[in-house]
Amino acid sequence: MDTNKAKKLKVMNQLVEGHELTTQLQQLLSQPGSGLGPAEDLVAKILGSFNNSISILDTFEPISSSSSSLAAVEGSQNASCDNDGKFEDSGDSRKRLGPVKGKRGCYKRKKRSETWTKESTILEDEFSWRKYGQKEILNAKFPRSYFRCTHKYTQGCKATKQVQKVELEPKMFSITYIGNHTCNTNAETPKSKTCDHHDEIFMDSEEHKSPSLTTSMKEEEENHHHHNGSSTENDLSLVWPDMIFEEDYHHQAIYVNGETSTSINDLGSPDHLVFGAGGDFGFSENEQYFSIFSPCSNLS
DNA sequence: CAAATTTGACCAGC
DNA sequence: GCTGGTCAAATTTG
Repeated sequence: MDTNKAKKLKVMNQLVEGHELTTQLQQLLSQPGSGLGPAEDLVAKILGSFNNSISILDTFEPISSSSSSLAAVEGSQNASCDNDGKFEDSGDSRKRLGPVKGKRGCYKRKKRSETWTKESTILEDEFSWRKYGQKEILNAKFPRSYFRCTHKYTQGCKATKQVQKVELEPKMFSITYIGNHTCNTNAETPKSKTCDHHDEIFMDSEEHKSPSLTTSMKEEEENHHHHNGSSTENDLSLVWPDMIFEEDYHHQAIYVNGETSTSINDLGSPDHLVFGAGGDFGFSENEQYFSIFSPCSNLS
């Protein structure tokens, strides 16, 4: 297996990028005329770069002897669905308070697909997704949102992704892609890039895909109820498209095919992170992502 | 009115 | 039993 080599390469790339970005930041800060916007942007990139490095290293050398079984779990793809999931009303069934009509029967929990995770401030990609769930994660401050390909039923595309804010860097999102797209997205996106980018790294800045936003870019109102006295969020929410598009896909490295992104959570210092205190997090996408921003209070 | 999102219930793995 | 992932009814949005 040459995955170790590949991971080394990724780490090297990340570190080199971090170095370059830091140099840029240094130059920016030395110039009195420049505002702090670009500098903050660079800081986000740098942090993302280092986070990615750490993530890669985390998979490169399993720290504890834990989880040697994670990769080998082939199969189990078809969970036992034998009983047709028909727990109709034959007394047993599960409690089903309320008017849940249809059988909710068995479903397959995908166990091992190709997964890769990136951290980015960009939530969009060239695919269209539909949100199908959101969960609060145990040690995470922010809920995780679950997306499936819009063409899941029309074209049988099984790709999903999970999006969660990075605790350490609230500008960033940890985006885990699960499975490859089998759908034909050419009809919707000018960019005819199929999803073959697993296990590769997007360090090439000429990649510059402008993610075709299927978003409606609606402005948020509820976003403002977090105001900590400063109204900088408004400014940034006006600015975010620029931020988004200027952020090319530099810092997107990724580790592949491991378990899901637990390592990122492990990095977290569980302190309170001030929400929008620095004026970050101003960009809010459409509302499928929007609810990610709100730190969740466990109300179970 | 169709498509997308929200949200709580359901389900499987550990 | 807990937790994360998925389903699907209800609701919202375009």
